[in-house]
Amino acid sequence: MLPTLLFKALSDPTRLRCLSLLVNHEELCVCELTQALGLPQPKVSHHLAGLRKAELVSDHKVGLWIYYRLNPGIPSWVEAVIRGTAEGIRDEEPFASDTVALVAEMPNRPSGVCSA
Amino acid sequence: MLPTLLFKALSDPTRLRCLSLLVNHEELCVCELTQALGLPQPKVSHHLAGLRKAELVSDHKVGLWIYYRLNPGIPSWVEAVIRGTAEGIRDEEPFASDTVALVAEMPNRPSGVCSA
DNA sequence: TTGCTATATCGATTTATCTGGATATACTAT
DNA sequence: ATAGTATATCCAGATAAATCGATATAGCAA
Repeated sequence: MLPTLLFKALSDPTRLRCLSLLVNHEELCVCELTQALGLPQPKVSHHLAGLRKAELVSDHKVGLWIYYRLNPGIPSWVEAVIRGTAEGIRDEEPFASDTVALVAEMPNRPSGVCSA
Repeated sequence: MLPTLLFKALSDPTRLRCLSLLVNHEELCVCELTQALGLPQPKVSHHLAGLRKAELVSDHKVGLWIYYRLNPGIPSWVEAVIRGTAEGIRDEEPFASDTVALVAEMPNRPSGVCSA
């Protein structure tokens, strides 16, 4: 894990917002992230690919959905950086609103959230 | 402190090497950093300006020298990120060699190190 | 099969960033 | 004043990254 690649991954708002949500929610599918962030799906997918390439997240497919989570294999100091950051920015925008927007659509999960 | 600006600042090798040295050495002047890193002086100055603009370091002038240090006013979670990172990369290259190169020229400090 | 939904990738354009070299500023000393 | 050292800034070229829209893949459902 090259530290400059880690920080490059964290230096984009979309990627940081995704990570911030994943820190507090075990795993999320792309459509949940897309709706919580209010961004076009290709953009979210593209940035998730960046996080995957940096090995910060892992994904697994369930039917039509692809769930992302924090990669459990990252070095402990990297995990500390990510969790410490998520904690530090929790009450700032747009991160606080993202969490609100996410939980607002979690109730019907995991059945048919995405087309709602 | 916008988190994306913090991570943008950390995502360049030169800036990260500077910070890593500053974490363990209170304050350092530009010529010490330049020699420890083995990089051209304008390049080091340019990246120090980036760290200054991100408010991660502060500087003060003593005669001809300008000393940099970690900005004591940064939020505590940011300091935790920086110190945790410095700890996590301490034994990796080029950070380990930078520390060796730095202390190798510290003995004659602060008198006339720079033209040596 | 056909159609629909979720996700990924591609291509083009723009925008930002890094680099290297030259030059400018500021202080010291003679 | 002149010279020399430390540092900063400016400029031009190269490289990388972000954005947007369109399209491709893949699974589900009828």
